[in-house]
Formats: sequence, C-alpha cells, structure tokens
Amino acid sequence: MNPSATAVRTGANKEKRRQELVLAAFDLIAEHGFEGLRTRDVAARVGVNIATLHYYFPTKESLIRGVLQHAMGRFRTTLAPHGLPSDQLRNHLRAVNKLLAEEPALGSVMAELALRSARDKSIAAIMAEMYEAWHATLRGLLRRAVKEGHHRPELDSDGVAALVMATLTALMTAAPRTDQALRQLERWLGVTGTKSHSSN
Amino acid sequence: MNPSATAVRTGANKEKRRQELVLAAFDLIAEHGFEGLRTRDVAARVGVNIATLHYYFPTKESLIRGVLQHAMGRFRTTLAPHGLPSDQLRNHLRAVNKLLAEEPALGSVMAELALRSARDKSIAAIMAEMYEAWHATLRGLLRRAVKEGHHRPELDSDGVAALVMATLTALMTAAPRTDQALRQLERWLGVTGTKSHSSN
DNA sequence: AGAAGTCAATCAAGCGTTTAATTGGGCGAC
DNA sequence: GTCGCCCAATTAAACGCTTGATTGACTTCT
Repeated sequence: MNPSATAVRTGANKEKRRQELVLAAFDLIAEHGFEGLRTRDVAARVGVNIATLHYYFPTKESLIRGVLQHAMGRFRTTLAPHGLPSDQLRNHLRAVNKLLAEEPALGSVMAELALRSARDKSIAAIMAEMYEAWHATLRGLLRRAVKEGHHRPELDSDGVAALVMATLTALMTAAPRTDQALRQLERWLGVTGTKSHSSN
Repeated sequence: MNPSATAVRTGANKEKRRQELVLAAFDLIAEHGFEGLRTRDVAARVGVNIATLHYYFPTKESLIRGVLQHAMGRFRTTLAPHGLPSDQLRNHLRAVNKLLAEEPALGSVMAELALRSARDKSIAAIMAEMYEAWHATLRGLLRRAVKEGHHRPELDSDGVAALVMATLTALMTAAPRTDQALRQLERWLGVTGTKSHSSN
C-alpha cells in the first residue's frame, strides 16, 4: 500500500546500506562509547529494523570490525607521498591534527578501539599492523630527512618516530593542550613554518 | 564457632570494605573495560552480596568515582618534590613509566576513565583539575631548570610541559614503542643519565 | 518461482537497583 | 551483670527493564 517503503537493494546499493550502518555505529560509539553502543540504536539511526542490521552484520562484533576499518581509512590521506621528507613530516602532523580537530568523533572512536584491542584479538591484530606500517613510514621519512640536510644529525629515527606516534596518539585521547605539544614537537623536529619562515 | 563470619564492621573497617570494592572494580575495569563492568561481578569478587555493594556505593557511577580517586592516587609518588629540577623531571618520567610497566592495569583504567570523562561531567571535572595541576608543576619545573643552567634556553616551558604530558598520556594507551619514545624525549629534554650536573 | 531485503514479534539472558528480612555488637536502664 | 532495644551491616530474592540475537512471514525485483 504505502509506496514510500523498502525498495530492494542489490549490488552497490547493498554496500551503501552497510556503510550507513557502520557510520551510525561510528557516531554512536563516539557519543556513548562501546559501553553505550546498542545494536537497536544503530538500526534505529539508519531507520531499519534490528533484524536488518543482523542481516548485514551477523554479530555486534562484526559491526565493530566494520567501524574499525572505516576509522582507519580516515587517516589514509594524512600521509601525502610527495615533497621533501621534512615537508611530508610537517604536513602529516598538521593533517592528523586538523583531521582530529574537524572530526573529534574520530579520535574518540580510535581511542575506544585502542582500548578494546586489549581484549579483542581481531582488533588488536589490525591495529598492530597499522602501527607497524605507520612507524616504518615515519622512520623512513626521518632517515631521508637526515640525508637530505635535515639539521638534527644526532637524531635516532626509531626513537623520534616513536615519539611522534606517541604525541599523535595522545591527540586522540582528548588530552588538553595538544596544540601546544604538537607545536613543540615541530620545533624539535625542525619542521616549523610552511616553506620559508616563521608563522603562528 | 560458625565461620560464616558476618562480623559487624565499624569505623576503619568500613573504609576497608569500601576500598575492597573499589579495588575489585578497578581490576574488573582493567580486565573488561567499562563495557564489561558488572556490579554483580564486583560484589562477587569481594565475596559479598550485590546489595552490600549498593550499601556502600548507592549507584554504579559512585563506585566508578571511587575507582577514579584510587587510580589518580597511584600517581602521587611519581613527582618527588626534592632535588634538582632536571633530576625531578627525569625521575618523574621514569617513575610514571615504571609504575605503568609494573601495573599495566593502571594505564588501562586511566585510559578508560579519560574516555568516559567525555560523557561523565563529574569525572571530567576531577580529571581537568588533575591535568591542570600536573601541567603547572611541570611548567614550574622546566622554568627552574632553565634558570639553573639547563642547556635549552630557547625552550617554551608551556609547550614542553604539554609535550611531556602528551607522551606520558600515550604511555597509558598501551601504544607500542613507548620506551623508545620516552628515551627520545629525555634526550631532547637533556635529562638523560642517572645524575645530572650543572654542565653536560 | 526464486532470491534478496525487510519487518514485527519474540526469546533467553542479563542488567542495575530495590525490598524485606536477618544478624550480632554496643549500650543505657535496671 | 544482664536485659532489652537499637542500628550498622549483610543477605536472599526479586523487580522492571534492556540486551543481542532469532524466527517466520511479507514484499519487491528478476
């Protein structure tokens, strides 16, 4: 009777609905944490029945894994693979900072996922892989920066990469004064400014 | 005779039982997160009835506030108020690192609480106060370190304090390679070694 | 017809919290 | 002293509601 309802979804449309559900779960995790994540609420936010959610994601855990993939994907653009190493480094710091500032939910969700990884091995595995790749990229960037005239030769690229990651990790925990921390990190890295000279 | 032993608790004994409950909740949060915290489990771990827990803590939230107080108290000893500023700084970094290494549960719980503070104003208030005091102490330490011959005069004590806090915050999130990050931070701070002298 | 989506209805388990009852030590009145 | 009452502490047993997940039927497209 009611013509408004329920068109059948096939192909790309199906993926779209999956994405809707993941995004709804993402938002709800950011708002209420895993503690407050209810499958009913996810379904309701998308406007579908709870059973429909279970059609796309057989368990709550599988939905959460979908959220993890989505959240990690949001960081893909923060490491542009062109330009001077020191430029790449500075741009990465600022891109992550900007991304988290514009989308605070992303930090919350990543932090929630990081905590959950202590108890969920399938999340921990994906997370560890990401950390490893991130560290390797940063370390490579730092080594090239030294070779190409970076002015901190005593720099231990492993340690610095770890410190950069630690600082950016802290950005996600909604810790205070992270802008100042980041600025100081740039100063020590010698990547302040945009190309020529000072700012801020 | 009967070892069923429902002895009446008064005075100090009452506080002891409160502490038992807080500690049980602390452990369970570390193991399962807030997501998996069940008041029944807390009571069971102490070996009392669920209603007894509610006798001491009227609500789950009040129990969690007790856990917060306990967790923050564990950090009190990491800032020894004597010695050279640079020594204090180095000792603080290492004390926090050691504490979190020896008691990983503490990091988990603090991270959980930090996330929860986004949704629980009573936790957020206590947390913000702690951050503020921490930052003020570090900043004071750094300023005195510069005056007393610290060899990084260009140092912005606000920014450096924020960076130190960010790094130590990351220690709590079970991020990888935090030892390397911390070592690099010490290097940049100029507080490596075991005893610092007026020159290096 | 058959497959793909969707939904209303339902379930068993689990949740925080409450209630009513019990226990045993402290203590003033005698 | 000891009797009798009070009250802090504790418990068994729910209460009312929520949770993730399932079922079977209905609709729409191919």
